Amino acid sequence: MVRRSGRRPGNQDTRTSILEAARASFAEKGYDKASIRAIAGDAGVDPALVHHYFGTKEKLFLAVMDAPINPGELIPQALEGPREHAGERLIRLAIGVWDSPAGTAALAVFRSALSNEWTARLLREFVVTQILRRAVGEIIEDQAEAPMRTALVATQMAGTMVARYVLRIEPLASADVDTIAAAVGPNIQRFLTEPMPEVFKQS
Amino acid sequence: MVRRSGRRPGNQDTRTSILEAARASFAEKGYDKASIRAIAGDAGVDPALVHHYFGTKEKLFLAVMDAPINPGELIPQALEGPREHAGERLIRLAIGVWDSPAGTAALAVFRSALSNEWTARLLREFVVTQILRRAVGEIIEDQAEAPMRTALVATQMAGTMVARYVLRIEPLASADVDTIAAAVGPNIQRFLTEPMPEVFKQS
DNA sequence: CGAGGAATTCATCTAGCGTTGAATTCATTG
DNA sequence: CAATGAATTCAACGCTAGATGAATTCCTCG
Repeated sequence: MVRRSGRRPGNQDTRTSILEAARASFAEKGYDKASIRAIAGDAGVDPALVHHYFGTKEKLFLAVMDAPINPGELIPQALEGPREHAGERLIRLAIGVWDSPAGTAALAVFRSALSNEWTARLLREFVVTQILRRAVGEIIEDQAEAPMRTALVATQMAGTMVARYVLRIEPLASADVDTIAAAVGPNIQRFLTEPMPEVFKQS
Repeated sequence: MVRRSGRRPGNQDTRTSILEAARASFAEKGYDKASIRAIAGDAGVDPALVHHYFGTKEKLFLAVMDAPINPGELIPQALEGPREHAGERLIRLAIGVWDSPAGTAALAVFRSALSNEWTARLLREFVVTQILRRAVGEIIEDQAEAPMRTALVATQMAGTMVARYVLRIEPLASADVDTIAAAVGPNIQRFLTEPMPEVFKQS
């Protein structure tokens, strides 16, 4: 392999600092209201440099989302352990992700999904279908009920995230993981394993 | 009383047609993405006329929200009936409102609240504090637990709305009221009346 | 009829956005 | 040292937004 001459693409500092500024901005304002100009300002660079590195705003968003969302390692965590505590494990796992540094990315995609159609599809078809449906599918028994039970689990999970991280309703926003898990876990558990009306098997 | 001369302020048609176009637009796109220009276009008038009638975009939004949200008549509906079915009554009431013509306004404020800070405050402080807290306060027993129980009810309610009306997750989005009430009602009921961990009394 | 004033429109301002292409700096390599 | 080419900046284009104030239409009352 012939190394071409010229300045090496070194100094990745600015690239990652752009990524961090973008992640924070997307998380705080959502996809639409987060502006490349503001992101560049936070990172201390020219807006054109953002395009130089990431091309378009959409690609920048996808670059921000790229690393942290890794369903491959989340699903096993959700599944290991006794089936009757799967609900609590799911909500603990979700809050753990959202409270971690990677959580700002989750908040970003979530906030964006609520006002932007293509990110909404991203959330619906990727997170719900790929992650939740697979995890829930392993836990429940009657697969005919899988879609509805998955959707119901999604209501409680999404609602907890909205109330805690978007609307910041107290005292939920300041509560610790144990409290929320004890309160919400059993309800998710009911959606997973408790008997449900026969009508669920439709659709 | 002396009626001043000149053209009467009659012909409220255009004013209300602007309001209807605004309600539809806010519901579909949220506060930020709904543009006065598009609203004026839908109503078949000049954008400046919108300002003439409503002043600013913010006032237009508040004018849209003014009529339909009437907590005074909702809270009694939520309270009448046996206490052990309050959860199901709450979710039925909410879905009823959202599926009604007034629901577009609710969807508007909701969609807006998720990407706009001042509408988020509107939703949090008005809906949660004024409506939910008052309704829940009448149902539960230990008032020290009221804030946390209210917030928990809000998670399940908001989550159901997000999944059904914003993200449109199937089969929940197409399910009828009875199915959802049977599935979600008991979980809200647990948040209302079932014993909860001692930690709830903090904050 | 003829004025008064509301209803409505027109043209315009300012601000911010994403994006583009040319220009400039500068570390590395031959 | 000189050339290369990535890193970075500058200036600008085209677009959309909310808002404003003057101009115009036209109903209504005296």
